[in-house]
Amino acid sequence: MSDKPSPSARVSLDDVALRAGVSTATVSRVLNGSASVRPSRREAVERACEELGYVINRAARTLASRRSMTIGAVVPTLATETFSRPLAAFQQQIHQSGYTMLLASSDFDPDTELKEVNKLVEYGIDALMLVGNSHHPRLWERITQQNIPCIQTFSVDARYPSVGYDNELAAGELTAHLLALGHKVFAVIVGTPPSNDRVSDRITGTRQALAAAGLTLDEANLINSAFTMNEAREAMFRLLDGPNPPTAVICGNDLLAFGAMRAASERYLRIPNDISITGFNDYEYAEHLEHPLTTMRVELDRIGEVAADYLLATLNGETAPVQTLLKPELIVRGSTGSAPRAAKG
Amino acid sequence: MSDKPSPSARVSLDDVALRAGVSTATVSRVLNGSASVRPSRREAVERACEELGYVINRAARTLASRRSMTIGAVVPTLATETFSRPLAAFQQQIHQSGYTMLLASSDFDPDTELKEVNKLVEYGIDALMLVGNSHHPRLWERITQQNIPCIQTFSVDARYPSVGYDNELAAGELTAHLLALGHKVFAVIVGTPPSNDRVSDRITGTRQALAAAGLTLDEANLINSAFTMNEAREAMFRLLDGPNPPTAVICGNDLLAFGAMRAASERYLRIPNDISITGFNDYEYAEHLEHPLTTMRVELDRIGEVAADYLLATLNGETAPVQTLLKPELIVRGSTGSAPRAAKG
DNA sequence: ATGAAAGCGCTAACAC
DNA sequence: GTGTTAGCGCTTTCAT
Repeated sequence: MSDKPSPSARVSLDDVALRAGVSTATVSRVLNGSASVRPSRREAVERACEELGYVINRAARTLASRRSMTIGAVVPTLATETFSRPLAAFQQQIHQSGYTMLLASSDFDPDTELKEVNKLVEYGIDALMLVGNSHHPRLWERITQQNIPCIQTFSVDARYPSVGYDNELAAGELTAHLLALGHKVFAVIVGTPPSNDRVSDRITGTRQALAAAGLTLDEANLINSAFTMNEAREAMFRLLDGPNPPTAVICGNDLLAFGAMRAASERYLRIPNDISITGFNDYEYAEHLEHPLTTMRVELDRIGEVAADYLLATLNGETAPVQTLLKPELIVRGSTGSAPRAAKG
Repeated sequence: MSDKPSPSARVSLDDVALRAGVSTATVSRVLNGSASVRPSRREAVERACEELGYVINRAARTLASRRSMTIGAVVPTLATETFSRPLAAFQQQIHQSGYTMLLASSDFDPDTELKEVNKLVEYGIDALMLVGNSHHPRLWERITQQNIPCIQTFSVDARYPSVGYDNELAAGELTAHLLALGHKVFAVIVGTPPSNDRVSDRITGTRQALAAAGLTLDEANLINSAFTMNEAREAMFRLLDGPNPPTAVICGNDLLAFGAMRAASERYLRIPNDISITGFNDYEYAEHLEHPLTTMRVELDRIGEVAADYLLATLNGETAPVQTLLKPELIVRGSTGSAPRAAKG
């Protein structure tokens, strides 16, 4: 009754076994809910655990069982809704199956990503979630060698399990929308390094659509280092002051679009009369902005869910769809309109 | 030269030792950079690791060394900037010291939080970050019993290490600002359950400021279940249609404030002429909203940094400030103004 | 500076 | 149904 767990000696499974008057194997069985254990003994074990304040040692369990019950996830950064939202969904899902998440971020750098993945592998992750399909050449090598179920998110990739959408196509659709409105001078504001396959696919998509219309994207009108809203805003100022001011601006996400719109407004440009601006993702606030944003709606949560489901199924030896192609939806709102007729003054 | 790591047998430290012609102890020393090992042997070990494609088994290391090199973090949810941003900073910081983050979320539920913490303890986390100061009664018991360095964030708490700000004070300041503008009828829109100490402290702060001015917060004007922008928007509609329509609305964060403003605008209420609205956190977009938001600026990243620094220092046996009180700053913008003179029509 | 060997705390055969 | 026992792969005295 009065024996509080002593703060010094960490109680182990042996202690529990001793106290319950059973073998360690029986304790282990009770802990794992496996095999049938006589109810009286089961209770004795449970009581002993309770009284001793027993905490299982997962490192030992992992070592002995060769399963860690952890799943790794590596995202470029946590500091944007784009990744934190699917991650939240992912985590919730794996949790329901008893897994814990080991999280790392790559900061958009393939070398860092590889290092982080290696570390996660050292920790014995049972499965892994990645973002994008462009990684360090040795990354997949390591994963397959270790035989770890893994899924890529945000981009589709015929070579590996993946859930995402066709970025090229999505950008093409967005561009076509703008083209149909008569725009001729485009600009792109995105926020990530060249290693980012999603961004480069989108740029490709835009370029192709443009080319099909006999247009090109002026190199000076491609800004690829805007991460925050304010950076997008400043990028927009530069575009407006540049050699070839656009009438249509395609932004990497809704936050960047918001920044771009602000800059336009501050220059007394009317949206969409003077300039059209598009976003990506359809964040919750997109429709509520001063100029409701035309954007591509992406099921961010769904990405995390599907990724988790795939991994969980694979871990259970079940089969799951290896490729899931999500279809973003073009949402046309007030931030885009017909290209201005007059030549710029 | 040609012996690719065989995909079957996982190579262990013994294999490396064998190949390098040294003992396992020496390999371990090289791996840990500890003790002095003769350069020639060190090289031999490194080469063997490389050739064999050796990956250390952290479960084994953790078991033997009693340190996991992981740090746990439990946040209410990942799906909001409020927590994902400090978490990003936290993670980056602990990473630089070689730690990996084990992440769990409580979904604002103390029971869930306790369960998650227990699980993290099972995994052998070396330290722990928590949000808030109101937990399951047995939570701190477990942590102290296991002797795990731990810090609470967002709220300050004299009993335990913590980094945060005085929510009561902050809310009081915000309320005072509104009071000074002549407002008499207040409303509060927040998004979390009663177990959330930050929210309840803020409500208390507002109530006290109100009381000091001889006013009270109408129960009908306290909405505490708005999480998303749209929920805040709907909450606002209800307030406006309620028995006691407010002229001043205090929101739990900038996103909720955004939603509230939208609802007001949709009802053709002028901001701030007819109604004043405040946020919290000063998200990047707050100043760029159609009605620039009056809010409290909180150093979200700083919270994560300080928490990490404290834990890291403690882990190193150094001393670090146990209490860090951050001071939010009132940022007055266009979303607040003098209370309307006329009685409502 | 290096090796031998004893664990760390658990699981999983295998016997009974 | 239950106990015995041999590891899992590493770190860490303790000798040398």
